[in-house]
Formats: sequence, C-alpha cells, structure tokens
Amino acid sequence: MSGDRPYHLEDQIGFVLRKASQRHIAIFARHIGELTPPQFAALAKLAEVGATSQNQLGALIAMDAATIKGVIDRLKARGLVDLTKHDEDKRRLVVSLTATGQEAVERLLPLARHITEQTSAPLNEREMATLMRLLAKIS
Amino acid sequence: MSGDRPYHLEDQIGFVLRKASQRHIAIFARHIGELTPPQFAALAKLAEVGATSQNQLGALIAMDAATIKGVIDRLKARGLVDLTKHDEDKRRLVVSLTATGQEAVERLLPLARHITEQTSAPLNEREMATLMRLLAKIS
DNA sequence: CGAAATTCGTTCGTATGCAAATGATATCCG
DNA sequence: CGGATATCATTTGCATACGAACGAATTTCG
Repeated sequence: MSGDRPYHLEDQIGFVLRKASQRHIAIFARHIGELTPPQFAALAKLAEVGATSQNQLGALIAMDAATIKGVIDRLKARGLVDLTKHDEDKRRLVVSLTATGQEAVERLLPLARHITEQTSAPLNEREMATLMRLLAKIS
Repeated sequence: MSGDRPYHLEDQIGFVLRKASQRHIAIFARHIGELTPPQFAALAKLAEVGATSQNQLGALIAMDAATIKGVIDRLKARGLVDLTKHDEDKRRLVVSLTATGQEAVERLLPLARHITEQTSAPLNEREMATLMRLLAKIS
C-alpha cells in the first residue's frame, strides 16, 4: 500500500530535459521557420566538413540511418543537397550542399547563433558554460 | 566569402540537449521496455494527482492535446487507464488508472528512480543539483 | 581464395510532437 | 438573454526517432 517515497516527475532529469528541449525547439521555430533543427544541423555539418556519405553525416549529428535518410530526402526534395553515388564504394551515397544549400546555411547561421543566445538568455555566461559542460558529461 | 566565425554544432545548446535526451531515453528503454517515457510520465502523474481530464493531464506533463491523446489511447488499449465522460462538463474525458495501471506504476517506480540515477551517474550530487537547477531555468 | 562478418542504405512499424482546423460544449459579458 | 470567446477533444498532416529486418557491397580472416 504505501511505504512510498514521493516521486515527482518534475525532479526527474528526463522530464526536465524534455521541457528544456521543447522550449529550445519553439525558439528555433520562431526564428527559422523554413527548416527544422535536425535539417539545419545536417546542412551546417555538411558546410563544415564537406561532402560525406549519408550514414557518416548521420553519425556526425547523432542520427541513426533511418532518421538521417528522412532528413536528407526532404532536404533533397527542396534542392538544398545533392546525392551522388560514391565512386569506389558502391554502397555509399554521397551528400553534398547545392549552391542553394550553401546560401541557406550562410544566411541562417546568424539566426542560429541568435537562437542559441535566446535559449540561454535566462542564464549568465558562467551558468551557461556550466550547463554545457554538465550536459556534455551526461551525453 | 568568409569573414565567418566558426559554428560548431557541438557547442550549441540545442544539439547537446538532444544528445543528452537520447542517452536518457536509451537508458529508460533498457530498464523499462514495456512503456515509453511519455507513457510512464502519464501513469506516474495520474497516480500522483488522481483522475483528471485528458487535457489537464497533458498540461501537467507538458504535452499538447494532440500528443496526450495518442499516449492515452495507447495506455487505454493496454488496459492501464480508463476513460469516462465527465458528469458536469460534457466536453471532458476523465482519465483514471485501472487496477492494472496502478500496479504497473508501483512496480515500475523503483526502476524509474534507478533510471534517473543511471542517467546522472557521470555527475556527483552537487553537479546534478546544479544541472537540474540550470535546466529548470531555461525551461 | 572464399566464407563469415561488417557496413551502407532502405523499408516497415510504432511512438512522440506540434500546427492548424473543426465540432461540441461552456463561459463571459454586453 | 444571447452572441462572442474560450475550452475540450479530435483529426489531419508533417517531421523526427528508433528497432528490426533486408539486400547489396565490402572487408576480414581462416
């Protein structure tokens, strides 16, 4: 019946992580309506490292094969990336930015920085650094 | 073309939040295979506050109307919750735990505590308290 | 070499998650 | 009272997310 310690959902790390993510995603959507966070992540990483295979790109932005496929398909449908077959390894699909995709990344990067700023606005610099360090530790 | 400051995805709060959530969800799945985190959240909150309307429950666990509906539908299909029409307000759908649902919450609560512990294992107590406080602040 | 194991991409099924539109009911307020 | 608003639940559409199973290609290793 009840020698129960109380269990408050609000004190569980999983719940708080979910709420923080929700707020961040909402801020992202307000500032960048044309792309989702995963789509932007794919473009930004592609701009950083250059053309790579689909699964490789997924690994770089922490998406499994099934998820990255959907993201890339939608980016391709919008003309932001190109897909070509790998010369040597016939299994691989090489993803690269189109001119439009490159332009989009350059245009959206300042907004992305602003989104990070807005999300961390409730914290001072020291707190933000601490938060990033602790989150990295539990990832 | 490039008076560009570098932009590292890994240093963006949104990306790190997503990665931390991924790890937590994976730990959850390893320990509680029969329910998802949102499903368990609904059951646990229901056990805490007693029967409530569907939307009310959603508000308590930060889910919009469309999302909570799906979660409750699946819990109902598995016999963990009951749905009854509200006496006074004919718009409302009252969600309550079944005996099976109550039993499930009691059985899974210790596992849920363990999941929180496992997720925060890389941190000491002080760090964990700080992390929770900072996450709450940006939520 | 050649069989076994691995990698790459795809597909299917299931489960969030949210915006927007809708119908039914309640509440507010002039 | 009664129309304007608001709330509750539902539905549709789209976009992650991941497990599992699959075929094709590549690598490993006996």
